[in-house]
Amino acid sequence: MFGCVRGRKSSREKILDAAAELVGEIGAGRLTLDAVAERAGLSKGGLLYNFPSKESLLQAMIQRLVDEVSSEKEALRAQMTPSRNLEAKLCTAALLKMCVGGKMKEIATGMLAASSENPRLLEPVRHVVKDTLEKLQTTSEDPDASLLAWLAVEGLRSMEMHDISPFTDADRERLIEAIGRLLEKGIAEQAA
Amino acid sequence: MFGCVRGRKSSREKILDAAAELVGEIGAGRLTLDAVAERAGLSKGGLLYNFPSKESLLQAMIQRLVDEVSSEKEALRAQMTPSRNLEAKLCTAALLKMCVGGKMKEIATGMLAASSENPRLLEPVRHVVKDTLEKLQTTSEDPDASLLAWLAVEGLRSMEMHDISPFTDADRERLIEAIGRLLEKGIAEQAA
DNA sequence: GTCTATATCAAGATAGAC
DNA sequence: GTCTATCTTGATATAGAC
Repeated sequence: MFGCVRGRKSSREKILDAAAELVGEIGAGRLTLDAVAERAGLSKGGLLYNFPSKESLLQAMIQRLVDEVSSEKEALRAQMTPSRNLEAKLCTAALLKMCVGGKMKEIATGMLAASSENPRLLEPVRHVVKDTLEKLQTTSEDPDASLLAWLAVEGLRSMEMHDISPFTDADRERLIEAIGRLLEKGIAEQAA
Repeated sequence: MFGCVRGRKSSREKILDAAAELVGEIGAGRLTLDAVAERAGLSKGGLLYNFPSKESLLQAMIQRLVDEVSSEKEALRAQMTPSRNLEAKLCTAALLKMCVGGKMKEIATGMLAASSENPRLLEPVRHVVKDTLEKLQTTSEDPDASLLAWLAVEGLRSMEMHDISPFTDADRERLIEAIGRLLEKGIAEQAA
């Protein structure tokens, strides 16, 4: 948003990157300020200048996660022509784009770190999820299909986040195609 | 399985129950042996007699989670008549039964605790997930619908587990119905 | 804005009594 | 099989120099 000028990352961003990486590598519960500081290339004192407590760091990780998904969604909205179940297409496409790129594991792990330390830190996520559900239910031409599509992508995201996803790239492509069909065509009325 | 005679719970079971409850209440990262011991009604020494390390406790939590879902699935299989996309129906029904009863949050949190402490402890879950995907892909009449249904339930489970689920009981009932239709009828061929 | 040094505390694990 | 007491480590956070 701001510090993105020519690859020069601010300390804050370097710290957030380091923390996200570490959660994926060593587990949410082992995320220590020492490890984050070392990975980010500064001292613990320097880290604590940027984030006065571990909780504030976790809070920032969650906020960044929420913001990145949201801005990905809005970027897609700008490109997208009005279409059936638009909101569900935006949600699923935004999340899938990050899942397939492999970026999701790195970003979503902020949820694990925050949840591990203090479940209340997930409040911003809870809020987004609630809003998403309401939007899907009120604006979709086919709310059931939209809900299924969104939940399926959340299922995938959850597996990627915990690093238990058995899906190959081909599986993912096929899944994306199936979700597209579901949102475009809906659930069949006639028996198969 | 064994100690289930007339409500007389073994220490092991009381400890596992206590740990599962605590993760939901205070967060995976705050799960301490002291807290578990107190909740289970014994001393830390007594706890460490039953589980010689914290890791062995977490391992047992994961194994219990895997076993409970698996035996729920097999119980359903015994009742079910052969039908379209059977394996997907069993998976989704087993998981949904636990989600709707509210038991899921209590049980699945073992995943959070294990993942938090040591992501490798999720290996049994990884194995089950891989097996499930293979079974769905090879035995389903409609693999795409089966995969979508399974992932959707996993998405719901994930939200329940992190306590960020915005769904009402009515929402869940409707979702169950939609999943049933998807597995029975498939994705539509014609446009809506 | 970043560093070092240190205070403080919580948590896992051990030893041995009962 | 369960208890109490204790050891030891590792992690957050503070204080103050540069």
